[in-house]
Amino acid sequence: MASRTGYRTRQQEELLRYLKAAPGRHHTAAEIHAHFAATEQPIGTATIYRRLERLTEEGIIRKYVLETGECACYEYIEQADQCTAHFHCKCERCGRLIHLDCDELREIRTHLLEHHGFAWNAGKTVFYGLCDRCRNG
Amino acid sequence: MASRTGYRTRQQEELLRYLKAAPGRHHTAAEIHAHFAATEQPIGTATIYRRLERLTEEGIIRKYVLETGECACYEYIEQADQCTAHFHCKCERCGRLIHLDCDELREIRTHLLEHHGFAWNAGKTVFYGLCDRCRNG
DNA sequence: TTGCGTGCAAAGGTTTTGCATGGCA
DNA sequence: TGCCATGCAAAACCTTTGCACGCAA
Repeated sequence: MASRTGYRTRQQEELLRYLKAAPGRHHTAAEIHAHFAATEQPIGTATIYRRLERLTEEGIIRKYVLETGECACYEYIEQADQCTAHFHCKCERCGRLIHLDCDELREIRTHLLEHHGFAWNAGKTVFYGLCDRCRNG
Repeated sequence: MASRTGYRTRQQEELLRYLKAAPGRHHTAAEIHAHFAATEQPIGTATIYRRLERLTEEGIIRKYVLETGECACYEYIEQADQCTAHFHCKCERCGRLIHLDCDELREIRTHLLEHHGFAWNAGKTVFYGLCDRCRNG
């Protein structure tokens, strides 16, 4: 996996570097486009989508769609093992997306598979609820 | 919950009856529109979207965004009041909704609250993944 | 030189919105 | 009668695609 074929270009390098620079943070295509639009080397929208799709296929980044369905988010995957990635909690009040690195949740994946036969795609699932700020505020 | 406010109309009744007729099956807005377009009483696209949104807010139906992210799916929830006691797994391939009554998942709720300060609304959360049939088939 | 990668613009599809009309209470 | 719901069309939106040019190998 991740054996990139084809030519290597400036846009490829910069896009991947940008995603790598903020591991555990997700970016929308629009955000990425806006970021580079503000630099001296903008990247076209089509190129961004084409490259994000390619990187997703190669398993280098992960794509996920929130329940709102507004737009897709992309995030760099630090570890090769997809299953040990972190989890997402979405506050229903303030809309904040919280990234959680938690072993107990990780075990749930095994439990779901072995006891319920369900192969949980943790990267796609979002836990809805109230964040600490909103509960106490 | 489910105390519907506002006026009652033919479109509302028919849309809900249509969704109720196939519990455990999901429908896209386009499918619903096509269904009624073929009858003597079509329902406008805007109305369908507005009503689906309302029904989702009221907890009568549930909205999903599948793997492809192409469009949203909507599904009638049977015994909505009972579903707060257990958990839901949605197969990303066949669309099947699996109801899970599981103590281990219940404990996660406590863990999320005590260790991460997040008050998980389990009734709203859906675990996405592959069901046993789709994994083995 | 070869042919993939890029950028622009246009198309594609889904969902939302403005506004006048229709219909429930 | 007072308002909410509906329907049409247009807009808004995200994403994909066609095509000519640029550029890596």
